[in-house]
Amino acid sequence: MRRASRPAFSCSRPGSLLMATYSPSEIEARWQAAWDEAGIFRATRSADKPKYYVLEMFPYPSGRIHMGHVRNYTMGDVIARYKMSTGHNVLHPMGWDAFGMPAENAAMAIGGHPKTWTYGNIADMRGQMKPLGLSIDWSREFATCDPEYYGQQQALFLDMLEAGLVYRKNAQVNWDPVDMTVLANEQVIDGKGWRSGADVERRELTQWFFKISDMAGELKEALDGLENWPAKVRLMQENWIGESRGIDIPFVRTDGNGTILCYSTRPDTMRGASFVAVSPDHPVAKALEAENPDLAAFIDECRRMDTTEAAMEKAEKKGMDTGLRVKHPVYPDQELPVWIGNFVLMDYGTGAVFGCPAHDQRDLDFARKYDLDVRNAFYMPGDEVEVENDALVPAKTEKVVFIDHFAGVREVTSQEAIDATIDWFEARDLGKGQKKYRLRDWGLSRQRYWGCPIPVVHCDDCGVVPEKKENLPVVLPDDVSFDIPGNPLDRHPTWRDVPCPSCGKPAKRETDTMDTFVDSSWYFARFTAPRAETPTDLGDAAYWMNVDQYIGGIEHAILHLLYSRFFARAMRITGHLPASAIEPFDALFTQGMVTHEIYQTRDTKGRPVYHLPEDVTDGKLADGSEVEIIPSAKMSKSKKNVVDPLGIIASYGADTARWFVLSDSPPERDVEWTASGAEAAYKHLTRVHTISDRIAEMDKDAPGTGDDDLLRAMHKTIHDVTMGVESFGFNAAIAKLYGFTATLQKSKAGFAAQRAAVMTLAQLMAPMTPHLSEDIWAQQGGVGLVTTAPWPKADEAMLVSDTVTLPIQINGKRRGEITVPADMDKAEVEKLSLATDAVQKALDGGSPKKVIVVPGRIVNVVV
RNA sequence: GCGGGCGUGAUGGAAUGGUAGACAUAUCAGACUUAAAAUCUGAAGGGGUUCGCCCCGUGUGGGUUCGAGUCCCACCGCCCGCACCA
Repeated sequence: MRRASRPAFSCSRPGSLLMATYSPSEIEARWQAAWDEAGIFRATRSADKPKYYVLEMFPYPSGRIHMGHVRNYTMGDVIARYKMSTGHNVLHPMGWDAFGMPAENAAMAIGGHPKTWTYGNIADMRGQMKPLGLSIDWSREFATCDPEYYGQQQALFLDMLEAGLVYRKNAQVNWDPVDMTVLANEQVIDGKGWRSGADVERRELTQWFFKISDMAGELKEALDGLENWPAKVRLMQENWIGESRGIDIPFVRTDGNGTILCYSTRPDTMRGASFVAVSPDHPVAKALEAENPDLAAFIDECRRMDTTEAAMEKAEKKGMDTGLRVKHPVYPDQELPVWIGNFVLMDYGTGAVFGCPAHDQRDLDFARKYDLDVRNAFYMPGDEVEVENDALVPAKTEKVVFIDHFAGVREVTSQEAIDATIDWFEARDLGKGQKKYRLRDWGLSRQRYWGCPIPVVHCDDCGVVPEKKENLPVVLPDDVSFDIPGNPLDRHPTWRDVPCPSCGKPAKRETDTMDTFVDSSWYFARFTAPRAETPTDLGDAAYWMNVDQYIGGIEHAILHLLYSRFFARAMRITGHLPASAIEPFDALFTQGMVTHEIYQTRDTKGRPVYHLPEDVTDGKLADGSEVEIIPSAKMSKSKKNVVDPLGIIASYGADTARWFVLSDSPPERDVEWTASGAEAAYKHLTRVHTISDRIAEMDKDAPGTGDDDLLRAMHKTIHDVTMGVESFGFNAAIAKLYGFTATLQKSKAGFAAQRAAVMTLAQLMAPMTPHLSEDIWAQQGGVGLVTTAPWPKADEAMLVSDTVTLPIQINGKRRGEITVPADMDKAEVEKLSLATDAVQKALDGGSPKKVIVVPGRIVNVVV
């Protein structure tokens, strides 16, 4: 990255607070030291001011900050600093999401210990973040791998265990064969592990689960109250929770062995039911497996086919007739065959469905394959044809014509028919309306070392015994090796073998650790009292919670945010959070990424070769070869399009980096990093600095012209920038600041007005460029620190001018303008407008059909 | 398949239903300079022009409205989420 040249002149004045050149490295270090000394970012409870908790999603300590961090934390910092200057008691903490596989992978690849690697990275990243000048209360910093943190997490786990929010079960789990651990459903993406990308296998293991599914309904309902969350995120969570309303209907077996309970969201199609299909894991299937070798072979085939999620999605629909028959619940003289279907999921609904081929494509394909009946339950109005190879599945809001419907409906929408059918079944006690959810319980066991140990002991006599709280934290052992695949805790006898907390006999610790998403599901609450001897301090939590503004990437829209919402509820139940905090994040903002072009050449075999941005000048490499430019994409090491914040800060300063990542693009969208954009940001800051120097040297008494214009522009800018910051319109606020800077630069106003203008400019810029703003504030003799100075207030009287220029439209097209006193009444404006040349020309002697006058806005003449 | 979002100059993007293209980049011209850089001043959607202005223009086609980038309908394109969910 080329360094922008500095202005050549340099006039140092004796006694001046500033050098004439803008020197960010000097300014930034100085003001950061001043903030530290004043301790202004240290948060303490106070009854005098309203509290404001602003939080950015804490980083994983990979070892290096990237531009995405800079953008994320700068946005939070703008909010935090703005709130501080508007009289709020601000909490703005930072920590480290420090457990996880990369530390183990590093230990395997380069040797050493995950702990050394992680804490080393944290130290490095803290050192890289501090120069950004963020208004963070570093006294609250913690890492999730600190025993003080994960010990409290273990205490929380034990409380949740006692409250029945955690349980152990034998379950089919998603097994990642590369990371050699299980994954939550949420961590399986397109059948592949979210981290390793490996095809996920099915395995049966005994695992710990959080009972999140019990709260599915509430987690869904409460989304409506999250008005300050992006609609998109609420919708994604709603889809993920996946509520459906249907009915459980028992089908009576003809062999007298009870019923098979089927779940359906379309009981209105009951007339077309032609078979029942159960999951290969259904108790009915399992019972038959023992006595019927053919079925056993088929079930076995289903299980083997189930090895990968990816294969499952593409797998052919297969089934086998069990020979069992059930009675149709509405038409008891009809009997339906019971099949085992490989497509029926045991863990959704009841693990059994009735098939209605006419109105479900999958059922139809299945019926055609195995020659089962296809009967319509309804037709489209005026189109009474039987289904052939395309199932008739109209929207539930469309009207259809039912055939001999047992509940008596005829031409109604499917939804109306569903409601009527459920009523009909319930009235006869033949079935029960149900809401079901797609959301499953959250499996938290991981067969890894570098995570929070699950604090239980397995005893032959007592079973699963919770560790005693006074024995917490259960600390990870340091003497482990990673030369053999699998979990080192499993083969660590001195750590693993402990006496049973209950009976004292030799027992074994649980060697699984917790999913790292557990760590990040309550850290926001811990920040309110990071050194407390319990997971939280209720007084502190009640004061600081909720997070008023949470900021992070859209990639956490489901996992992290849903788990956190669950944890807040669990922490309320276990007494660690007040009821008011069950929705922990009042407002959520999802910011876009920082992207960059990719520079590519090709090797002799035509394969792409990528080049670092700093190696490319004017589209060429140092050796003069042309570089192909591929449009902007997420910065990634493999594409070599990463711009390192450290280099930018070294060349231009933190203020420039902060200013740039906020300008140009709306914060929720991606912003493209460009070298020219960064230079523009730097130039702007230099310009502001130069203006302040110039004003500092002005003759204090010389009269100027246009004071009023400058002050009006100033108040307009205060108004616009305040609106921009309040509404996350940082890019728009920055545009206004550019405009005002240009106005100030050209102004011929007197000293007092110019000084007021530049000090206001410094204040308005302070959330984005705090260091430069402090320097200007000091140079102009501002009281105290700009960071703690009260936010400027726009004078309403200065926002309205005496005269306004109104555009005149003729038939909606702009044809002229008119300047009138701002308070002129409508009739007078109309009269003057009609007298203009443009209107006279258009009227051509006639009279207008209509004249619309919008005061202060526009005049439209219809001819 | 289901659900959601987005289409504006060369580029990133502005526009509570009221002057489309703010601001920035890239570009061009001028000032300063021996020169370049930096800095400053200015131009710039497309087309036409008798230099007064005029016509066209926010993916495409319709609609509502005095007035639509903005609201409604349909289509096209791109992006994102979910998906054997009964």
